[in-house]
Amino acid sequence: MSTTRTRSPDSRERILSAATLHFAAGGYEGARTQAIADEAGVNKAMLYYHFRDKEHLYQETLVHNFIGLFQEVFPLFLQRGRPAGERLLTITRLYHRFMGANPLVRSIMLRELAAGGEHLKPIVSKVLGSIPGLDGPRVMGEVGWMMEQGEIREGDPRQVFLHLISLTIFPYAARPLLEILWDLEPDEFDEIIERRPAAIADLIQHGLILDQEGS
Amino acid sequence: MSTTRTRSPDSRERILSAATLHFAAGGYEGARTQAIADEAGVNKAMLYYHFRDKEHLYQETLVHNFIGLFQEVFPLFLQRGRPAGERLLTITRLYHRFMGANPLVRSIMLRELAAGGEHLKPIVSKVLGSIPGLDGPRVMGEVGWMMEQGEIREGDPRQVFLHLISLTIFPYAARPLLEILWDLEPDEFDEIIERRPAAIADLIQHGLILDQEGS
DNA sequence: GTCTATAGGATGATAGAC
DNA sequence: GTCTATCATCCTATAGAC
Repeated sequence: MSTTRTRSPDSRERILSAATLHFAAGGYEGARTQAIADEAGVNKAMLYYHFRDKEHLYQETLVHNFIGLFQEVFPLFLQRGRPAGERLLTITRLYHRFMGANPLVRSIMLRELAAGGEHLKPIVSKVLGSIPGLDGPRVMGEVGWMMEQGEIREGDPRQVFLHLISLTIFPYAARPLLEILWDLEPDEFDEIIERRPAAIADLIQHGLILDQEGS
Repeated sequence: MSTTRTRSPDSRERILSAATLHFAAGGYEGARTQAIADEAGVNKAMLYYHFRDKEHLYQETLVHNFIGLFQEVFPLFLQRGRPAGERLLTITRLYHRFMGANPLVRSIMLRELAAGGEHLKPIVSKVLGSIPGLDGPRVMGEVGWMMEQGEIREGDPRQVFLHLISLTIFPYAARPLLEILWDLEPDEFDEIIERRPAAIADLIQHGLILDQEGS
């Protein structure tokens, strides 16, 4: 099939890709519009032709990248039929894989959260809107359902959700510090990251501390 | 005892406090030297009298704040005598408390990590140097010792360490997004944060998924 | 749609008096 | 140690030709 556009591999898309790169590397404050334009192979004025200003370019970049994340991970919570343990482990593994395979999305997300997430409010609805039948309460309700079925321990579903995302993402953030504290080469930390899903599975399946009366 | 410096009514300290505030709020790139000077009640030129440049001011700020964190949390790993379960839960609780009580340190840490931690390398040795008898391998060795004693499940001690810090800190980072996704008021998330230590304790003591043969 | 040129302002850093 | 004044650069954003 032919491309939908006449010619010029869509400068708008190239700008969004370049913006992804530079916002991931420098955050909103650290990214330079000039660098984004250079990276996209267009003149700086083109940024302001396609986007109102840096702020709007940033928000469009967030939407552009978060849609993939939300589409890939959240729907997994909604598929019933298999045992809760298997479902949660699958979600964790796929979430972990997505974060490993998309370092730019990961970095943008972590930077935006660390910055206080002020840019998230206007864009979350757009992201959720692109995923039919998905919303926060629905996902939490599903975790609650697992509890009612006696498949997972009783408690606040939101705490369970926090457990899973924390265990999965934060190691990527902690990496720079731990490489120093543990005196690791980059590939050594890669190994630790690779073994994360198994370690998380071990934790949520069995618990960390051995029972005094035996396993 | 007298101060090590001749006199100067602690303008240096005031600058460091102001820098903490603004680096926490805006990160290295977002913080403005003018704003720091105003906050400290001194002229901008004073920053460059006490510190070579913005970069050095930032590094001194990191050291200044991280010393408290490391002093408060890491030594807890080294106190033997009590059961591993009690020790790990105590560490988690104190770590959690520190992060709640020191939002600026927390924010600076999360921002620096999200930014890639490039500023950490020159300062970690200074921080560790201020805490006698502490180093990364020593802490990990202690977790390994718990495993050898059969007090906690066998595995890579570093994965256990990652579990604990991830479960404790990341919820603070995820807050802005989850308040939107779950449609929460700020005080509602405060409650969730308050209940974190108990939820983490539940996880690491019992594990998330119920055993099929009974608890 | 894409470019050149530049406005207009903010920002890190310094010189030098007191 | 602390200030005033200022430099030199960088950065976002726009005007306007093609």
